[in-house]
Amino acid sequence: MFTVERFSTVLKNHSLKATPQRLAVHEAMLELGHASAERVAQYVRTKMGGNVSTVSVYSILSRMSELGVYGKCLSYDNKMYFDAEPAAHVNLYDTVRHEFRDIDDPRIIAAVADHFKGRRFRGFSVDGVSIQLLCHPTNRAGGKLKKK
Amino acid sequence: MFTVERFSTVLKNHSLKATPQRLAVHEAMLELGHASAERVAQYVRTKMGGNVSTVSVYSILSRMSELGVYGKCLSYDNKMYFDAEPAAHVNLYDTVRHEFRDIDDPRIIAAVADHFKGRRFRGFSVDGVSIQLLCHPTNRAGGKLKKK
DNA sequence: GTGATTGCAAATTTTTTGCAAGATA
DNA sequence: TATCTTGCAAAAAATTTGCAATCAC
Repeated sequence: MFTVERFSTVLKNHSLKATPQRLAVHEAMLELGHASAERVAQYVRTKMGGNVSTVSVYSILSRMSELGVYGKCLSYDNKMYFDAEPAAHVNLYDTVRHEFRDIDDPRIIAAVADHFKGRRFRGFSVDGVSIQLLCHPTNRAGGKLKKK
Repeated sequence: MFTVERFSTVLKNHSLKATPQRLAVHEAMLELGHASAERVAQYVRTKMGGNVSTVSVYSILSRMSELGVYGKCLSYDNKMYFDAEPAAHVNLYDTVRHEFRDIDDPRIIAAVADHFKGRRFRGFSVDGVSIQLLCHPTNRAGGKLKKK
């Protein structure tokens, strides 16, 4: 999570202007945690009384995520979600509410890190992890996780 | 992975017709492993000499995944991907090639299963797991997995 | 034959791009 | 002031829907 100060520093370091839109988008992201561009735009306009077009939000989120300020969430509903937390962690994706939640479990991260220790994939190293879990309303009894 | 026989059985059990399109789509999925609707349609048309419209492939993949024949892959490129393997397992998503690969590591699955043992999320139980990992070309040195 | 399925055309939804007007440093 | 940024309009891309022709059972 980038504080507003750190966010501003990133802007400065890359000679990007600190426009009200950019600052509002970042405040919205800190508030929302995980969000799509449309959701951020709506939040800024309705909850923050700010002016921002959806197109600009797309551009801002996309650019800032390239600079490592945001992470991207893998989504099931064909929408692009951004994560206020760019570092490796675990996300739970709720297939009913179509929203993300953070899961704090160092053991899962450790297991993944363990798996990739020293490994390379055709010249690329793994530097990001996003674990998505599904929860269905239909299967209340089970919750079993069978291995393939 | 559903064999062609098992696939046909599912069709029968649900009173669905065994059309050449459905069978071709399933054979393509078994061949491709992970694929988008467009990719399956192309594969059927070019590599299998079959006739199928992209619209039908969407419908077939979507319907069969609801019946548990396919899994869905979480994607970063705003396209819907389907997985020939519906059971819980680990996918590696290559952000450069935009393609998926399977990773076989029972420890990761076990760690996730462990985490959710007995837990419920607002009435829902976790019954599916899809873990997606990223590999970036820019961070060749590191590969570290820092905890949030 | 009958009801399900396919596939075209068109609508919807999400994201991207071109460009003129406006704001930041 | 000079450039970067915004945001409208329109294009692109992906998915869904309506409906008539076709096919499996």
